This record gives sequence, structure tokens and C-alpha cells, in this order.
Amino acid sequence: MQHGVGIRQSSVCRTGFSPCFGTRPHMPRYNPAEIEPRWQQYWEQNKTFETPRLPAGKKLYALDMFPYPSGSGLHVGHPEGYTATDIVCRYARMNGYAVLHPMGFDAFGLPAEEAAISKGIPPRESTEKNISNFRRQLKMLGFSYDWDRELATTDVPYFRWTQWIFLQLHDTWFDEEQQKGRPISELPIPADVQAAGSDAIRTYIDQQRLAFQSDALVNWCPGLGTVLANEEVIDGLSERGQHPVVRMPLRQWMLRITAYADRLENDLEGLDWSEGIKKLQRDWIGRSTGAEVDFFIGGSAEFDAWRASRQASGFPKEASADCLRIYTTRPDTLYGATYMVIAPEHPAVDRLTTPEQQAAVTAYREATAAKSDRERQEEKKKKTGVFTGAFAINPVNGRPIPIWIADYVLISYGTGAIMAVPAHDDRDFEFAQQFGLDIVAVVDPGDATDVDRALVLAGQQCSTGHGLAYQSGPYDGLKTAECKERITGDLSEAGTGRAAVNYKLRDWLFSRQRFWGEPFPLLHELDDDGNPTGMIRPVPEDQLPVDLPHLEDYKPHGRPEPPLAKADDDWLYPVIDGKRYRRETNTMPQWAGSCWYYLRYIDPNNDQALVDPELERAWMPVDLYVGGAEHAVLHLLYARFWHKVLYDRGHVSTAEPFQKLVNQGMILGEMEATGFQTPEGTWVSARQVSPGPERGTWVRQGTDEPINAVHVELGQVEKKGDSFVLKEDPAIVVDARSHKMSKSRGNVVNPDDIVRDYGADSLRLYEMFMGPLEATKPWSMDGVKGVRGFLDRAWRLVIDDRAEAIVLSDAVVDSPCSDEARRTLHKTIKAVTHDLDGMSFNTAIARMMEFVNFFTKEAERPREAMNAFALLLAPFAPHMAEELWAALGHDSTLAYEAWPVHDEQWTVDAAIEIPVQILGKMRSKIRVAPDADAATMEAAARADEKIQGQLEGKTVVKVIVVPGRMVNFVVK
RNA sequence: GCGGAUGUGGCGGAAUUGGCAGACGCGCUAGACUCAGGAUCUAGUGAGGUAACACUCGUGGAGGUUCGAAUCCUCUCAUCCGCACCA
Repeated sequence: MQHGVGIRQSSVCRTGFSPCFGTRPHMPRYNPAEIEPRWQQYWEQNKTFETPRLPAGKKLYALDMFPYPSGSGLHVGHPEGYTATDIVCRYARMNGYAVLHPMGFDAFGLPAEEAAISKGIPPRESTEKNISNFRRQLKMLGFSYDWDRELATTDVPYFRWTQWIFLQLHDTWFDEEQQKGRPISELPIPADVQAAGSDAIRTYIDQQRLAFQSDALVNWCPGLGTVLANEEVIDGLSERGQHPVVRMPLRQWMLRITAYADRLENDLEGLDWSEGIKKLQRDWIGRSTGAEVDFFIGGSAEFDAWRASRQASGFPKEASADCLRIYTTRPDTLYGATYMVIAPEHPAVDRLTTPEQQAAVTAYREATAAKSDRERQEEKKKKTGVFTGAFAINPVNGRPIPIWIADYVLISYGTGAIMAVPAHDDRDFEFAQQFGLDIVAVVDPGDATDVDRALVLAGQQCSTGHGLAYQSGPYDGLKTAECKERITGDLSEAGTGRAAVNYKLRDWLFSRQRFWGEPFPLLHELDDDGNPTGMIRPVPEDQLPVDLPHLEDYKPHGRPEPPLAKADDDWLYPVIDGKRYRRETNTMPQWAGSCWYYLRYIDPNNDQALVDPELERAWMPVDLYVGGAEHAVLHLLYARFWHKVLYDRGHVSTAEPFQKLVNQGMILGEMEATGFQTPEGTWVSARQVSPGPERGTWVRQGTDEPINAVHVELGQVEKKGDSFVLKEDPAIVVDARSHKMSKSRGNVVNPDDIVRDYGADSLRLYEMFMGPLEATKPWSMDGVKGVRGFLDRAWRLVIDDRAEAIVLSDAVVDSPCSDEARRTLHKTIKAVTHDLDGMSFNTAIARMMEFVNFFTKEAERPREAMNAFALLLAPFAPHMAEELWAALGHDSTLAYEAWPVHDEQWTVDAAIEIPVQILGKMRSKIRVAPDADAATMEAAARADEKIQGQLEGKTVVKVIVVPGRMVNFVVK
């Protein structure tokens, strides 16, 4: 590799060519360290990639998921997606598109604050330092961003509008009938609320807002000093930092994303996203349909009277105190409900528990509450629960059934209570068996193969499938689907039930008790004594933004009061219209800023609106959005939700923000081999090793004998069968594979190193050449070297590498292409264009390699072919392409040159080789014209010597000829 | 457990969607230029087989459909990634 070759000064400079800053260094060989910064400077100074305010003709909005600027800088995973969009953008510009291709930083959030605390630097300071480093790294890779549109979610003028959008959410209610968010001023107030006075009206209105306060149980993480969204808790531990999380009731801000669940699900259909991601979102939303049913609590004697009153009143909106409301997706199994279960946290527990059971119930509830989510998960295998002593009456058959509490029923889903049908639900079956509860089959599985019908009907096996209603009174014999419908209808008429829909999706817990986030633009009204009145006032729009106050100490203290509560009185207690308020001291979660940044890029400096409507209409939607699959659910769901609210309120023109989504695959570390040894150093085959009890430890299979994992050089390993073994002892299987890059493993590749050693164009090209964008693929330094070799050859194709300055190679001539050269050229143009259209970058690069291989062997390399090549290369390796383009005599950037067009007639050869098969096996090849018809091809095949020999003495039963493809003789 | 994805040379990956398996790159082997080579160029490189051809086998495995299967169908195995008591 030639690094820093010829940095010696020289006065050679192409005339009239602007990127020649001062003197040109002598550079006969390809030297990216010199070329790349020079072109980056050229693009910046000439504002080459400045985006027009409004697109004049065709537009392309290509968006990268903006990075979170961590202290460790860019990872090689970032440039993967960024290079892909950059290629698409550069290609689009050359095809006459107006291209919006912006970049920014998602800079608020927990990790920034944690890092800041650990280093003792204020978050804003460390964030800005990290952003500069990221910006430097991104610029060094030559992406064609319009840097004038750069933004960070932490910029005060930016989060002014984040706060503004929050106020929109606060000012919006969801009209179920219209399935639409509407201004809160249009909310109809029910007569009974109206009658209850202004406080009741305020309370009612506040509870209808999309941003509302709730006392629900939340995930409190003492380690981080904040509550977390369900999505941020994994296995009972915080996603960031893996601290334990406990459930506790706290008053928090919530966003009513569940109101949009149906639209979020339905609108997925029209999006150009992978089915996998769509399914992930659908599953996350988790829509289910079924019924809510009220079970009367009380004696059989009063049941008839209750039933009569329900018949008259209909199904009440809220469950009355004399009944227990459950949600089920299988109303058809109502006759098989032999007991009920309510969540330990259910408000009815106290009411239901009988004196005799009180002690047991209290003990169970305490035990459950003390358990962290983590412990609950670990124990989820075996069911636990306690009888409350109470009974409910099954509304369809009047039979009393016991009510239990158990933690396998979740308070946060449905109504927090279930009817248990052990014959047809695995969990209920397990529970019933454990506690000796009745099991009554009510669905005849018929000839279903996965269960034994006799056992099911006898209540000895659980069957969750569909079938025919059984032991279900008037419904006997009905198919499950029909039975569901009939029973739901009948319950509805009887006033004891109704059809219902539920979602796994929960409302979005939106407040955090941390410093480094957007303050909520809300004020709590105080009375004369300084106590909150419970009234909330939004900060007037013209007083936005609410900036973060300066705090000496912003560290979390493990208690749920937010750090902003420690702000000066000036900040904390504003006075408006003579009234004193206390600011809301919660901050928004990291997701807030990333929910709408794609809109701000369109009009980043607007201080009148979050985006100018005319510009928004012109640029939206995002045509291509590329990023990691880790955001498949959270970010993309939250952003879609906000977008829909903005859409309903008339601030944006599209129902969906991201038309096409592509998830780049993960880049793994270099392949490595791991062998296993006993502590004494004896090799053990990987086949005999299994993971130990602790993470990252190993034991001999079936024993607790500890085994050490040791690194093995790849040179000491060879392939044997399906696995890799030690060369010195082939009985020892080693584990050879690539692992996720991680600091602890020490296999992280730093883009700075790659750019220094090979150049940005090599890094870009390599990441695209590794394989399909969406695939997970291992890093390989040899692979980087390989593409660098290609760029070296491409350079020598055009440039005289033995000259003193950058001048054309003597082989580059003005004469026209030979027929063969012209075919190569046009085939390459066609293939590269086709592959680009399909975002198949790896194969496009392979085609360009073939082009270079061909012309390297040519003594004459016509200028027209070299010009076209520079243009084809430009999206992928823009620095080199610009340099070649300049050397070929052009005096300005190729960024807006027209993309080369192929001529179809030059993409076909004069004669093509066609395989001739006999019984499907290739026996010979013939040469025919590419447009030869079937008869000509068959004749040519029959004329072939080898084929004649093979056909001798056999009868040709059939001849299959695919013009342009093959000939096949079927013989006897 | 449920769901999704992926299995092709020593490695990363191609294959116009049912038509010459292994494009392109890495690695490896040999040669050339040569003080030298971790530079460059040239040739070769799936396995078996042959002096060289021929030929045989070959896309995780087993069946099937077809003149023809990496590609379609059935079953099966492995790896990776999600989700995980959602009634």
C-alpha cells in the first residue's frame, strides 16, 4: 500500500480547475489521503450538494437514521447505511432528481447524561464535543449531505418545536367515531359531566387528551433514577445499563398511542417495508378481538334479579361494583369457564377477599409486589395463586365459580381479570391442574391431529384449537367462529357482555426523571399558599422554547423527583398574568426528538412553524429511509404516531412519513476461532462443551467441570466436514465464526483507521461490496485490501502512475471503441444501472471490476469509455471518480453530469454460447446468433459432433429449445 | 415455547427468478519482471478422477414435481435474530 507517497510540493496544476488549491502535490499513484480531503473541500466551498428549497422537478428524499453521538465515535456500522443512501442520492442527482439528503444528531438522552456524569462534564458540553467528532468523521467519508441543514435534537431552536408538538398532543383528543385526532376545543362534554361543574369538566377534558397524566404502575429504575417505557425494559432490567427495574405507582405523563393502534396497523399495508418489519410492528400492536363479559358477584339467589336489571339497563360503560369484568378472545368457551383469575393488583381484590382468605391473599400480594419483573419472569414456569374466597356467577349457565388471584394475569392488559377455561387454554389448564380446579371441555376438536379427542373431551388434555361447541347448551355443534359471534351477540342483548378489541400496545409512558431531555412546556397552577391546584396550563406558544435551566447538580438521586426540581426559583416558578406557577419538572424521553426530525430537515431554520407547509408538501414523504433493524418497533412506531397526530391536525400532508424502509444488516467482527481447554490446558472438543451457569463461562457437557475458551489462530485450524478442527488434532472441534463487534471482545473496527490506511472510497466500496445491504456479514481486512486493489487498478487504468503529476495514461486515446470494448462498456452501463435501481450495490461493484479487468488488458482505452466509467464509479467512490473526471479534462464536478445510457444493441454479443443437454445433462456447447430461432438452434445442436455421437442409436423423443438459452434432447 | 430470517468452494458472496452452479473479490498455487517483495502483471484454483481429455459427484439433509431444480412442493436438521403468561 502506498501511503503518503510523494507529498513533495510541485507546481503542476491543471489550468482553470478550481479544486486545485494552491500548489498541487506530486502524486503519481493513487493517494486517497491527498485526493479525498481536497474534494471534500471543493464540495463544501462550492456548495455542490446544497439542496434547493423547493424541488423543481422529480424529487428524492433519502434519509439516514441520524446517529446518537456517543463518545466512542462512529462505528463501521454507521457508514454502511449512510453509504447506501449516499450512492442512491448521487445516482439520483445524475438522473436529474432534486435530492434532499440531510444529516443530524439525536443528542438527548440517558447515555449522554450517564457519560457526562461519569466524566464530570456537563451534558451539553460533552454532547457538543461528541457531535463535532461525529461531524468530522462523517465529512471524512465524503457523504453528499447538505450540511446547511444539519440539526441536533438538543438545539434549543429545534426542541422549541418538539415542545410545540407536545402541546399539539396535549391539545388533541381522539374521536373514536371519526378515527381522528381533533382539537380539544371540539370535544363534546357529556351531560352528566357538564352538570358536575367546572372542575369535573376540566378533569374530563384532561383525561381525553393525547398527552395525559396517569397514576398507573410504572417501571421505576432506581439505578438510572428514572421511569422507563415498557419497551426500554428487557427481562426486568433496563435496556441501558442493565439495572433492575421495579414496578411502582407514580403519576406520569402518558401519550395515548393506543388510540392510533388501528391506524398504525392498517396503514402499514401501503408501505414499501419488508414484510418482516411490518409483522414485527403488527405483533407489537398485537390487536386481538373478543368480548368483555361481566360476571355477577353474589349469591345465586340474587343472580336472576341482576340479570333482569342488566337486561333493562344494557351493558354499562364502566363495570359496576357488583360484577367482575373480564376480556376474552374466546367467548365461545364461556360454558367451560370453571373459575376466574384476577391480577394481584386488581382494585377489586380487597372487596372480594373473604375474611378467612384475607391472610393468604395479603401474603400473596405482598410477595408479588416484592418480586421484581425479573424474578417474576424467572419463575414464570410454575403457576402460583391464591383463592379469594369469593364466587362469581357464570352469566350463561348461572353456575357459581371461584375467583382466584394469580400473577399470571396481568393488570395492564384487558380488564386485569379473566375467565379461566382450563380445557382450552394452556395457562388455565396448567393452573387448574396445579390447584385441582374443574376442567370442562366445551370445544370438540374433531379430527384435529395435534390432540387426542377422547382425552380432551374428558378434560384430561388441553386443546386450544377451533372445533365445534360442546356441552354449551344452545350453542352445541356450532363452529368456533360462528359460536363466538352468536354468544357475543346474545351477551350484548342480555346486557352482560359486548364485543371488544384489545391491544398488546400500551400507552406510551412519556416522562423521565432526568436532566438531559426536553422540558415539558407545562405549568402547574399554584394557590396562594404555593400548593398546586391541580390545574395545568400549557406554556403559551410565543413563550417557547422552555430551555433547560442551569444546574450545578443534575445527577439523579434514586428518588422519583426529577433533577429539574432543583432549579432556581426564577426558572421553576414563573408568573404569568399575575398567577404563580410551578413548571413541570419531568423531561421527555430520547425518542421525542427523533419522532419528527425528518420534517425539520425540510425547513431547518423556520422560526414561524415546524416546517413550511409548501415545502412539506413538496418534499414529503421520505422516499427512502435506511437504518438499523433495532429501531424496527420503537422509533418507527413512535414517529408514525406523532406523524399521524400532526396529519390529523393539518400540519403535514401525508398519512405516513416513511414510504420505503430498508434495514441494513449488522456488520460482525472478523472471523475468529475459539478452542476449549480444561484448566490444565488439555484440548476439549467444542462438541463436548456447553454454556455454564454464568454468562460467558463454559463447562464440560453434563458436568460442572469448568472449561476455558481460548483464542486460536485461524492458521491452526482447518475445515473438516461441517466444522473446523485443530490441524494438530483433528478430533478437537473449534468454534469458528464471527461475533458482534464489542469493546469487551476487542474486535471493534474504527472507521478512522480504515480511512487512514485505505481511504474513504475504499471503506465505502468495501462496505457495499461485502454483500447485500440487508444481510448480516462479517468484517474482513483482506476484503478492504481487495477493494483498495480495485481502486488502484482503476486509477492506473486512466492515470499514468509513473508520471510526475496526475496526467492521463498513454493508453487513454481519443479513438473510438473497438466493437468488443464497446460491448463491454454498454454491458457495464446496463448492469450497473440495473443493480443500482435494485440497491444491489455488491453486484454493481463486481460489474465495474470486470470493466477494469477488461480495459486493463487493452492497450488502447478510449476516452469515451473512461468518461463513462468515471461517471459509473461516482456514486460509489466519489473522490476518485471526481479526480479521474478532472484528469480526463473536465473542469467541474461530475455530481450533476448525466448518468450514462446504454445502447441495447451493444449489450448483445455477435454469437453466444449455448449449452446442449441430453436428458438434462450438459453434453456440449454450440455457438449461435443471440437471436437464433428454435429451429436454427436445434439444427446447430444436431450438427454438433459430440451430440451426434451421444444421439447415436437412441430415439429422440422430444427436443426442448429455449431461444437464447439452451437445447435439450429427451432420448430413449 | 411462538414468530421471522438464513443455509451455495478454504472465506465474503453471484446466479437475468425453473435453463451452462460458483460471476466478482479474498485466500491459495505456479510463473514473469527481478537485490528484494505483504508491490505489479500473467495463468490456475468446487470435490473425485485422468498424462491430458472423458467421466462421476456437488448448493445443510431426505423425498417429490419437471425434459431440466440452488430456485417450486413435503418432511427434517442447523445457525442467527425478534417476542415471550397479552387471556
